[in-house]
Amino acid sequence: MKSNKEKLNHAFIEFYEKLSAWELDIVKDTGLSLTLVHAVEILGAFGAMPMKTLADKVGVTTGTLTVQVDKLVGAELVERIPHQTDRRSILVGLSAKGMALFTEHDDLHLQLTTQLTATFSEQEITQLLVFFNRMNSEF
Amino acid sequence: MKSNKEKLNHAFIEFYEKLSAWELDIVKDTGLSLTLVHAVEILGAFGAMPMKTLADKVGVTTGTLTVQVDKLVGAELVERIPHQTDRRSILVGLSAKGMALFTEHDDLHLQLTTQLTATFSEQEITQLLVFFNRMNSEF
DNA sequence: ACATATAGTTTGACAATCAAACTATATGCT
DNA sequence: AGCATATAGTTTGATTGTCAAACTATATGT
Repeated sequence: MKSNKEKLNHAFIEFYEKLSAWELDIVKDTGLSLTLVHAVEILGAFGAMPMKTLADKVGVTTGTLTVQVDKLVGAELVERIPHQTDRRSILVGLSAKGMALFTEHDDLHLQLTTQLTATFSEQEITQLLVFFNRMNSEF
Repeated sequence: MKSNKEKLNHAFIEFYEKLSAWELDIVKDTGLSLTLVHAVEILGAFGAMPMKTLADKVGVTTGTLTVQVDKLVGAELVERIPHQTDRRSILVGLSAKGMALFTEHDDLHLQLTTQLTATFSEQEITQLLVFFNRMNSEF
């Protein structure tokens, strides 16, 4: 007999798998690659950050990211901003156009969230939010 | 002021981003590509399935998957099993070795789940499991 | 039985990725 | 201060992943 923690583990994995598949579908419609949309999503969620930090979050080397950010700059979705104190470093941040794309994407996420929690009461949503915040802080 | 549902939406995204980054780290250690580990994970979670179904879940075309499954077969992680009634179709399933890799990977997931829910009581884990099952069924 | 649809493979072109070499700047040590 | 070492980002060359389209084989519908 599986423990509830094991069941929860598999529920996490199922949730993650389904979210990944959903994200892939969405990304296909944009015409951009998964990496590019992922970068926009991260920059929208966390704000401007150095190349190295973004590369770690996206999961590629800085060499790869340089090429990808070149494309995003070409598409006018992000901007390279010189770091104020460290002249080696460059901050990558969303442009107005990039922010618009992020907002649009974020809205799709909200629609999904609405769908997933359609049967949840206000109180249950609040409870779930507390749970998620606790888990996210343990990562 | 953001509603709790909007906050929950961003908590989902944060959770997803962190899980993705964790998965990338794990995958790097295996020497296999993300797609390959992803395929093993899906086959372990859902059991053997046709190429087309697996391709959709992984998020690649069947052409790409053919090449990747060739590699997995070469590494003796999966097997191609003829479909019993449809002779066009081929089921892809984990071999004993592939199942062992999946179990190992699944155990790492369980360790992460344990970490994330370290501060949760038994009752809270049960409650969270109920929430996740409800969400997963709404996908 | 014939047209059409579907499952999977193969092929050729293209895009993404990495490791390593390189430039520029920062940091630490003596 | 000066020199060695570390770090941030870019560039390059080779490799791998990916797709679209053509192809084979089998199934389905009329």
